[in-house]
Amino acid sequence: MLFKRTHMCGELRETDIGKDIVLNGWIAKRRNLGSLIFCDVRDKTGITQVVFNDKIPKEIFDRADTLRSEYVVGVKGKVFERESKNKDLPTGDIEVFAEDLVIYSKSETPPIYIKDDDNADDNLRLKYRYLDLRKKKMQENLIFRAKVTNIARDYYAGAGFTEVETPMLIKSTPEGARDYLVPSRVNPEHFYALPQSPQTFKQLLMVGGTDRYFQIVKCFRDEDLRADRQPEFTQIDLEMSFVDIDDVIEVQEGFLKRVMKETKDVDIKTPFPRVTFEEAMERYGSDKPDTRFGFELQDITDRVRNCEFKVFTDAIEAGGSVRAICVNGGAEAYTRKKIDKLTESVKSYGAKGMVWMKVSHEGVTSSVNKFFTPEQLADIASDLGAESGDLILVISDSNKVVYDSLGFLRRHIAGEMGLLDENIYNFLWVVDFPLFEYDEMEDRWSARHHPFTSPKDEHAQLLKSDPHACLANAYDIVLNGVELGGGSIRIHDRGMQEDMFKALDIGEDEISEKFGFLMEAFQFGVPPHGGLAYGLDRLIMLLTGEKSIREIIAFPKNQNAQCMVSGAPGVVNEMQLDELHIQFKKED
RNA sequence: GGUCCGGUAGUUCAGUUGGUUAGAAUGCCAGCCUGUCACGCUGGAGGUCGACGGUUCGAGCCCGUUCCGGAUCGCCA
Repeated sequence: MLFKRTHMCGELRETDIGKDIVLNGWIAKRRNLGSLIFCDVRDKTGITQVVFNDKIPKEIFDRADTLRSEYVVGVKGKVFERESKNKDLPTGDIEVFAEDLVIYSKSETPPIYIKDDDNADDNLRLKYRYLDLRKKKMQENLIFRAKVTNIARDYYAGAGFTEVETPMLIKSTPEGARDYLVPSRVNPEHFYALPQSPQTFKQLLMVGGTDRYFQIVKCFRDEDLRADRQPEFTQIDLEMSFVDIDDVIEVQEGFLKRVMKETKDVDIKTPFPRVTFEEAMERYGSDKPDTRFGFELQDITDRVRNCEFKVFTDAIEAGGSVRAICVNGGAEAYTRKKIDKLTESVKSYGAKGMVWMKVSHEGVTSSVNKFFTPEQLADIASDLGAESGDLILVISDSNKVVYDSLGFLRRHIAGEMGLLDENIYNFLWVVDFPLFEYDEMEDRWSARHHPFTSPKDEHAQLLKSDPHACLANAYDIVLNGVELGGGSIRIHDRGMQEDMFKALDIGEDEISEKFGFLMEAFQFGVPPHGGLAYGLDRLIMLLTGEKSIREIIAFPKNQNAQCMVSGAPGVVNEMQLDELHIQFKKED
């Protein structure tokens, strides 16, 4: 028997007093006072207090007496004003006196508490995700996410974009992240890959005259997980024809402005600042700078070039640099013990050590006092603009290690000092990325963005002569130190695309095998085009203030890429494997 | 693959120098209770201390191995 509901549990207000209503929902809490029972009935909109007393038939009261947490019920009753109101509850002015009760289904005692501040073990939450999702915050997160995707659809459709679905079973490509592979039954020993992104297909849509495409699309990367990385994740993916960088950026700024206004009621200023990659690295030690606070990197290589401290001079001679950040007011907060901890933490970025200096009215004390005269230390402090009470941290190594270490330190320390204001939204664009980067593991050059990214116009000639010096027509959108998305103006010339593959040392056979379809399409009239993809999960994570994207994905994977609800991945039977022509090597 | 943190009641945790029967809160069960909203009161049940091995008269605690979870580096065009 279904009691057809008339209201949601979070809806009833003083204006509903006197109405006969029906609620459906879960028992969030029961308070049994003997011949008076209070139950909080919950659905995704909130909770309403329902009262059972001895004025209703005994049979119904007795049924109410059996109610336990998470039973699913229907309640018929009348809305009354409360004698003593509950100010903590939106429905706190009223309560429902029950007249009839149906128990749709009972529940075992739940293994996790259904309340926002329950800090249950992550694995338990993921295993019983359907219980976890009953939490107010989780429902709000899902609703928030849907709101953003609705805005995206509305905004991009309004801007002339056509939503097009691209295939999920595609060809594995050699560049980039590891692919998830899917064996083909009808084509023995052949595999599909799940898309890391719809990159090539959206470019074909441009060749196909779609002009402006967008899609909210699942993407797959078989790499290790992080708090902000899942093996399957969602992109807002888009591509535009006949555009330059400014055109693409302008459309995105309009979108983000609207998202911030409609979801957070925050007015953000456009256009966003643009920072070159080089400047981002030199000032912030990161290609996704957080500009909510200072502590910018400063180069002191020249100041210490001829000093007595061999660690510095060795690094400089090896082609590296010596750089520092000045932590304003950090001298007191950072004790020797805390500094040791910082030193330890930069070692994971390859730094072999860290030099510190504390500035006071008496002068500069440091971990390298015996290598520098007090005057030399004072000069360094003065170069850095340090004042009494400041802490200076210095790293000397290859530029990469110096940037990574100091980039980490400035954001880590800002976090410890409480300088990461969640109410500030600093959007910015990072532009002028190098087109290539050197992969030391594989000892070869690879595309920093992807091999379809075009070089800046003024570097187009370099692609043949000195490709690795090229800067790219690429751009990343960054919010508070998090990369929300990135894109580029693509190559639309077949010859240039061939040069690109050549620079990446991809042979002609491989080009035609892996990218033949794209190269062929490039023979038939390609519009200049470019686009961008947002990491939707990260965007939602930032706007909801969550620490992990698992909090804003309904059914996320754990750190071992397992679905704790269903148990995926699982073993399959031999018949399935036979059909797919897969044999496992027997280990002896 | 590396580093770090964690694993004790359904849940969240405490557990001293290695020493009697492993505790608290909450949840759960039963009884009482007509204005609760973290209801209250009384009573009760609930433990392979992740697993295995070792040291010891004696291990939740020490050692080794291993499993599991999380954070992170590598990796993530």
